[in-house]
Amino acid sequence: MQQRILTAALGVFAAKGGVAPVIDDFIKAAGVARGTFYNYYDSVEELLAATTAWLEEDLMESIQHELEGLGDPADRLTLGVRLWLGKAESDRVWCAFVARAVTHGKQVEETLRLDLSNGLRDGVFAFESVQAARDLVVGTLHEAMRRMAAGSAPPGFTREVASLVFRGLGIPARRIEAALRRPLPAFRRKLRRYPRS
Amino acid sequence: MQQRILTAALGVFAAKGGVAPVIDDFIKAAGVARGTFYNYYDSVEELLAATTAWLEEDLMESIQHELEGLGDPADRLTLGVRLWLGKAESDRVWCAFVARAVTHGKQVEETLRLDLSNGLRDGVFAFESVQAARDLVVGTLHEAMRRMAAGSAPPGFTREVASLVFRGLGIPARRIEAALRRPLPAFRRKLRRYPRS
Amino acid sequence: MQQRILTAALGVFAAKGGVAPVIDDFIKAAGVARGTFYNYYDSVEELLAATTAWLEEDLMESIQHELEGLGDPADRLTLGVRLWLGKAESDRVWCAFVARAVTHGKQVEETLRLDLSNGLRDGVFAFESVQAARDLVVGTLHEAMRRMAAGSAPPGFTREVASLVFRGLGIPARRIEAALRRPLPAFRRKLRRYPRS
Amino acid sequence: MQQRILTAALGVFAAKGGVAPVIDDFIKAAGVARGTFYNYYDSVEELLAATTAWLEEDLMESIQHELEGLGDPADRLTLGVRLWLGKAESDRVWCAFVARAVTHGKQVEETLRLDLSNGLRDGVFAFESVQAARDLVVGTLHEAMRRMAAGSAPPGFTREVASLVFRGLGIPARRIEAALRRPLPAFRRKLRRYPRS
DNA sequence: CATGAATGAGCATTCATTCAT
DNA sequence: AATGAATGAATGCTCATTCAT
Repeated sequence: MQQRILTAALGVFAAKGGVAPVIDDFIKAAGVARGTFYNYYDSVEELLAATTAWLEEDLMESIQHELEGLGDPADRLTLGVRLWLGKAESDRVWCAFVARAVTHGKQVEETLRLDLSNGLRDGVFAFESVQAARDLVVGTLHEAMRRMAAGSAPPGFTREVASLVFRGLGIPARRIEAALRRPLPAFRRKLRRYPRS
Repeated sequence: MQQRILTAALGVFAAKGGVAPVIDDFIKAAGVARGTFYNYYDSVEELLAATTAWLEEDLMESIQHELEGLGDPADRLTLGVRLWLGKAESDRVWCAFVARAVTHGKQVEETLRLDLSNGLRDGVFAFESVQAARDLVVGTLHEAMRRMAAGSAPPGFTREVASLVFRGLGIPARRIEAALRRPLPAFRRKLRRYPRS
Repeated sequence: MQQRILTAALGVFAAKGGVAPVIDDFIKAAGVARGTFYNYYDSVEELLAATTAWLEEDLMESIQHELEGLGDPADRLTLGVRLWLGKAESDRVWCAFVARAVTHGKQVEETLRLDLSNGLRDGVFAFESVQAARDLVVGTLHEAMRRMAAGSAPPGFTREVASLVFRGLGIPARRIEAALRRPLPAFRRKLRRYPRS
Repeated sequence: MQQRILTAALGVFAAKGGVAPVIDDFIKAAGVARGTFYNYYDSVEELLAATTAWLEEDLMESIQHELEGLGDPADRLTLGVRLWLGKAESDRVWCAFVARAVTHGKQVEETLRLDLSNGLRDGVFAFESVQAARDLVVGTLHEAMRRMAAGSAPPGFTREVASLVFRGLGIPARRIEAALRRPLPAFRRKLRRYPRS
């Protein structure tokens, strides 16, 4: 039942853009009774948090798995950004949902911050403020995802977005090209089911 | 009265982040009666549009004035971005308001698109997709403004943000340095009053 | 409008015995809209307090007026009790409402406590605990009013109730008889309108 | 299980004063499942009736046992009232519960009515209306119990309350003193378990 | 043109009740 | 017999909108 509600919620959150979704939207989409909703979540806000956590865990599990073994921060970050954009491209609902979210999960932020800091220390990046670099990555990807969710991204868009971001971070052109040439590991298409925790 | 409502609305929109503001917020902030609100705006949405238009006109008037006479797209864009960030730094309420807005005005988008296209044609920028470049600029600035509105921007933040964006667009390092060295024309501190149209 | 809601509330509170009245009861009885109710009272509890205060002020105004000039505590108390019972007898709705109320207003309690204390000091009453005496008066009258509201009071009931209470307080038989022989000043039949305060 | 629910119910009813208790309160207090409740009682009202009957049977069994053999109505009534007040004093939860109840059980009412009628016939009481006398007894005791449940009863309170009630009924002072001097038979402290009927 | 009381549809939340396990 | 998830009617409350003054 929790799974059912969450799956329905994902679609509702992704679809309802400007207008705030109401509980009726979720129970209709999930096909559950009014009271059943409250057996699991006390508010739309709480449901949003649960949905975000679910998606984040899902994606992070995939990305972390691929990054494992990569020690170089630039390798990690370029692959992570490409995987993220690949996910956005392959899963429209996921993309729409995340594009609407204003805040990102702690795992995402922490992984990103670490790679940026380490890369700066190792000299593979060139910037003065980790915060500014983070805003460049997150802001650009966010805006790109909004475009992708709206369906107005041209062919080769994700590759170009990644390229601009990497150059902004100060990665040398040669290295950017090398990174973009590497094949991107495939992602499962289906979302992992919500764990009963 | 219109001015009174708009000025109050600016503060309300800037303050109410996640929670959607209700008409009560505006009439209380403006100190007007319920019915008076409806004499001017029919909905919160309409008020938001009017407030956005007002702020945009205000800023654009300033920026356009400064850009006048500048023919080179890179000069125009670097100055425009710096002025925008300078405005955000100097006017916290304006910054918070614009950071919350999901869409930007047509004037902003059009000016930006033109400069990016022209610069690409002239070879002062280096990218393949104008859309990706636009997302880099808008996304990064948006994220940076959110940080500034939250009060967590370090010293020299705006300069660093501008620098990363310019590098991402492919502007040569020497030119970026030159652009950032130029003095930034001062902005009026006070908002222009709303025109009676 | 406030008057309209209060008047309707009085009837609803008096009628709904065991079952807790809901806001719908009041708006239907008053013939006002749902939102209108909330313009005046935020909850049933608040409405109950307002109704109680209204009725109490109304009765107390009448009783205080009659007691004015009477210095002897026994005279005051016997007249007050008789007036109270007279009111209950003449106004069925008032009686039903007050009989349901678990607590009495501060004015009532304070006036009663003072007269009991003074009478004890003057030797016109005979008991050891003012609290016990108060419970005798309040409890008996309350129970008597419940009977009157139910319509099962025999003729001469109020006179007999008063008589038993007075004897319980230790007033000499002769004095009780004298008190009960005195004519009871008439009460207005209609409730005073709610003051706009 | 029935016993478990009833015991929990007693506490819940005693605690929840103004606010109406809900089924959730009872199943939580009893530690039983939702459905289990419905195996025994169909509504809160029914549970209240069962709880009242249980307590009443319990007390009445004790009181009837003590009154057995007493033929004189005044002796019976004075002892009964003193036992009742003694029970209230010794069992706070019982006191709170009964003080909240608006109606009393039929056994109580019937026993009281009989003794009052018989005593009036025998000339040991002095009043004209049995109803008024009943209201004096029930009302005063009820109010006294509310005070005791609230914890604001002074030392010697129950004795004083009994004394005032007896005087109100017209029992001669000498006889009241004699009655109050008699030792009060002890009560079991624990409630009898609910019969499986 | 300003006011603010009145309105009622819409949404959130509770809670008694059922029923498959 | 005990369980507790699922149910949905009942109820509380908000808030956009109207309109007479």
